[in-house]
Amino acid sequence: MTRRLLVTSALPYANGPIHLGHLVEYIQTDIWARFQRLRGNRCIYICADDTHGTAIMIRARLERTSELDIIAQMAAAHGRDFADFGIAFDHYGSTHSEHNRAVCNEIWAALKAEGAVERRNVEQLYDPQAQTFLADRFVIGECPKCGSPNQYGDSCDKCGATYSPTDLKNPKSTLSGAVPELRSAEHLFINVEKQHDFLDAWTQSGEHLEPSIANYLKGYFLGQPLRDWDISRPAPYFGFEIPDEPGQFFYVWFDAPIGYIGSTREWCQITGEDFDSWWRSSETEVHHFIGKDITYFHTLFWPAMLRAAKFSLPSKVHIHGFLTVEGEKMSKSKGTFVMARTYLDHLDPAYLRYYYASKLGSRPEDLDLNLDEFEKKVNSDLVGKVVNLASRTARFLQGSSLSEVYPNDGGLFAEGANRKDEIGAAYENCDLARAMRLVMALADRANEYVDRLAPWTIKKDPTRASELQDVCSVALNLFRQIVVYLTPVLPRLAKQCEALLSVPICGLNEVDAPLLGVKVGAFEHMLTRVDPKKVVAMIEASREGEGAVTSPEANQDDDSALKAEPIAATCSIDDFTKIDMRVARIVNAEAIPEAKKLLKLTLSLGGESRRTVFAGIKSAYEPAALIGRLVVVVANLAPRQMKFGLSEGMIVCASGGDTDGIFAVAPDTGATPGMRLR
RNA sequence: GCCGAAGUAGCUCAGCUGGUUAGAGCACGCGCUUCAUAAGCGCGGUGUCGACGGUUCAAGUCCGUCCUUCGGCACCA
Repeated sequence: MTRRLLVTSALPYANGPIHLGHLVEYIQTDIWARFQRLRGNRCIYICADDTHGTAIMIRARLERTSELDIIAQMAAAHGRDFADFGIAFDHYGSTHSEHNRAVCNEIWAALKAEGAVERRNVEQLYDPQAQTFLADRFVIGECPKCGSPNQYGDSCDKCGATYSPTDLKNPKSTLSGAVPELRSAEHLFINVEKQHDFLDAWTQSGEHLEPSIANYLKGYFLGQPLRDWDISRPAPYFGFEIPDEPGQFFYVWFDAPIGYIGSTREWCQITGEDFDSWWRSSETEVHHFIGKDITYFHTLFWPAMLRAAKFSLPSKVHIHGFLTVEGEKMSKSKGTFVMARTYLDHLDPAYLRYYYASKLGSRPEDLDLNLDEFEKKVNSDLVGKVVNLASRTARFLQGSSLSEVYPNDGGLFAEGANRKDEIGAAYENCDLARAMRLVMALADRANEYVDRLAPWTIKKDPTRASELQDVCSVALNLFRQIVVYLTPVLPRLAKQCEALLSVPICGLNEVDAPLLGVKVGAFEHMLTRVDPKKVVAMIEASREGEGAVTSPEANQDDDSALKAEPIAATCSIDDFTKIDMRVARIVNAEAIPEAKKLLKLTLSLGGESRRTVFAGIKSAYEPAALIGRLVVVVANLAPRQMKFGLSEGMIVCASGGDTDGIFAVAPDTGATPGMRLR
């Protein structure tokens, strides 16, 4: 029975290029979708760019261009990257499309019709100059508790107080520097609590989610009343205006998942497919692939929206973990934050497809890209085992053909065919690592066979020509059987195998019967070994800062930190002098065992002056390594009672953008404790 | 501290509903081979299966407690 499947990956945000972390998901999904097609199921793979929201607006403003220009550029870049990695979408749309708008409106209408929409006034700061409401991050001012200047609208960096942006003293817009006005704006909310019972049942049924995910939801969200979801943003906002709500726009997280449906609808229009049979039919399974960070959008809000509008609920939400490189979060300074394009400039995408496949299990665990293992695994599995099978036997039959009758191979081919269900089940369950292990075991056996029969010896005796043909026919059939199994992972290798034996690979069932009598073409290299030099070059090309400055280009720093956090509103010299920053020496540093992020520092400002400061830098520094170091402290910051004691100041650190890390600011050699920064 | 997951050979991991001497790949050592992209084949060792208790004729495999690591939350960024 053929199944109908609609498969999606999360929509990448149109604010940046695709990187290796994104690719875990797209490669995983692509392999799964290709497997389904190989197996004979009807499977479409739908995705789109996620284009709306404040970040795109801000970026357009910074670059003095339009949102449409930005999303058009990013769509093109994303498309090239995906295509070059062999990600075969059936359709790649955009959330900024009329199809998507139509579906948003439809779902909105359904939510309204069932009384799920509520409206409440939310007081929010408004920038009269930029004529926009300001998200928390775009307002700075003095902390209402401790008076620290230049604090964001949600919480105080210095004293840790949390508040609403309207509580800030002397607030300023980071967009224009203007003094924001408090304006009351109506926001629209979706009452998700009304669907609590439904969500309980859906998430806990055991059919759609991994048990650990179901557990997490149960313990974390479903154990209490679900809060209303604020899905509107007042104009100006880059997005869709809400029907009958002038000046109100759908929040980006409302229309983003709807992009799955909008993109499908667009595809239907292009292909003439019937939309309802994909999104409103019990005959079609919907499978979402997402990262664990967006779990609750896809397992709470999303099912609630779908149910209301009577769309199909996901059959399964497949959740994967994050990518680490060399055991750590990707880091720009270490060169492990690798863009898809940078990878492609140096290495073959087949390597990464196979490597990810060999590491991906069905559980939402993080996946580590270990570069040494990457090289070893690809070389030994793909080149040494798989491709080598063809490489070591094909030329003996070049220009000739495979045996007309399949020779006795001791049951090897039949054994390989028998693995079909097991390998298929591993693919189906997204246990790609298991599938790869099973296939490699077949390659091992095939190589043993070649070794045992030693065709190179047979070749020396002209009277044994048919024996030579038989042995190589077996080897090439075993090779092809393995390639069929690997087709979802390595589509190009499948094509090369087709070229060698001039017979297409049409389906998984090709593993059942060997090819007989077909011509054997000239063997051509199918995959080069991973060149470790190129791996190093890729890392070097991805590295930022710190590295040796050898060319003018090396001074060209990435601007992501600046984009993520625009420069704050202008302040006067008087504003600046209000902040008294001093050089201090860390005379003691200790980790607080119970705290995950905090270190307790004792600072000397010279003489007997000592301060205790709690700093959220545990993740970045070993206490022992800090002792003796000079740092900069905000010395006149109001003391703040924290969970673990009174903090009398704050260490100045740099952080930002999507580069992880916290970096304490240190004065140049010669500075001594007590000196003021000016 | 709370919630979740995991702790099995140097590394990455597999071990389903408990049952013979605990496995694979990579790495390492020795030997063989030389057809093949310095590829391949054979042989080899180590593991107190995180710790301690318990259930059982029998436990990596079930139960309890504890320890450690990693996520998430919190203290915070």
